[in-house]
Amino acid sequence: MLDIKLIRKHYEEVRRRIATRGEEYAKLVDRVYELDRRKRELQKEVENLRALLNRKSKEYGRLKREGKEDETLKEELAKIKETLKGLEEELKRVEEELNDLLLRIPNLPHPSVPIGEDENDNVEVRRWGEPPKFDFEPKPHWELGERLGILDFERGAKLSGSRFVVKRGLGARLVRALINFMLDLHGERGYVEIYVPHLVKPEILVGTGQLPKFEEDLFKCERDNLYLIPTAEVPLTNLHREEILKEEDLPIYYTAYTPCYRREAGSYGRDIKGLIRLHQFDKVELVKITKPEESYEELEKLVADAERVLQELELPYRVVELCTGDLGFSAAKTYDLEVWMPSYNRYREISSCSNCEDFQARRMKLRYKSKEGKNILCHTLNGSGLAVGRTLAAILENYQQEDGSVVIPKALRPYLGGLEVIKPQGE
RNA sequence: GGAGGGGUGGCCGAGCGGACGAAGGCGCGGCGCUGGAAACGCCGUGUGCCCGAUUUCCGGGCACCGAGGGUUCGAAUCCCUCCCCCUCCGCCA
Repeated sequence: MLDIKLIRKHYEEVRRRIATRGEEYAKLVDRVYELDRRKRELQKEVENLRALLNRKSKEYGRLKREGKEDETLKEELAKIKETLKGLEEELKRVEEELNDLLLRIPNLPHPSVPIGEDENDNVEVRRWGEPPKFDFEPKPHWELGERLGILDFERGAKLSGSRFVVKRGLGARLVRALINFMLDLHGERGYVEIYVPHLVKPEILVGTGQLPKFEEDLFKCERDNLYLIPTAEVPLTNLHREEILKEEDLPIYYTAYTPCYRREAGSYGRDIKGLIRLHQFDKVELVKITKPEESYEELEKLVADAERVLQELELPYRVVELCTGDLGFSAAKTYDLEVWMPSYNRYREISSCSNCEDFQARRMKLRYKSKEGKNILCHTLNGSGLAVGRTLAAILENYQQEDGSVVIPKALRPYLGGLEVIKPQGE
């Protein structure tokens, strides 16, 4: 959520910067600006009336205790109350609309974010590693996985429909190995491992920005009014919601493995094959809570921590800075990590690392007390470290050999009892 | 699912129609005491919003005692609905 005071004071600038994400958002800013003005007008009237009412009520009480009932005063009070009632109702309506709209305005992009419309305007920051050269036609990971008997898309669909997969044998073990490997790596870097609920209340999703705008993307358990988390970012970032942290506790580093559940509404036909886009996937997430002045430095470190996973696995990747049009709703600045995928002959997103500044913190009232005793909104950051399914896909494709076998990255072998190669079944 | 108990400030905990933004304690900050410290004494210490003069400091108002409604001139206190937590029983990985 944006600071309403910022919109009030720097309306033109906020409007201009929000418009870089899409003109439709600028219109929301306009409406909010107008509603805020109306709200304050009404609030002033209401509060003045209430002050009057409070004063007269006390007076009435005092008189009554002295045994003097004052009927004219009582009538006067009733009159004030009636006027007040109408004004209060209008104020409430205005406030509700204002709050709802405020929750639907995305974060202000950081001034350093490149202006652009979509992913084509993202800016490459650096590359690491060399895409492998094959002297044979490399296969896509879903073919490799099926031939190796470790991925079973057909039975995934049998159980749950499209965009679900079953992993078998070494496929299942590879997932477990990757999760443990990633958690261990981040643990070394000072991230505290957390295990979180996978079902959360609506307000938790409002806190991180998925609600109210992206209801359609979520799985919901209607009976219990709970949602399946689309990412561990949601419970992790909300852990300290409505708390006032101590300055010396910051920065906080958390990591968690969770499955992630997404309806993928509006992505019909995209990435229908393979592990790239599923309704349920596994991810190890990184979350930081920091002081405002440290958050951008922490973002760079967060990206480095995510990159380290790819480096240890020796997977070629590049770092991309998202442009304004491609930025997520809550993010002020985002770096994507894109891993090389031979079957696509291009880099594909495997991690997204964002600084949300105080956008989420304001929604969830996440603050810390400064040495001067002031309560200051924290900054929150999150990043994938990494998406497990996509990592598995990248390993299969980049480490494949002509015979269809796949070499296990060295860093992962200790997690698989020293296994060096996965071979097609029956060999 | 059944029965009971409870949600009050950073924390603990009292209050159960007006003098309550809320006793007391802990914690924290300042001062005193001390050679220094502990102990002790004194003072201060919630959050959000609005308005005003204003860099900051400040002053005024409104709201907040789980959430939302109601009763009342007046609600932390009474009534209703909902949410959450705890204990016991049942069921269960």
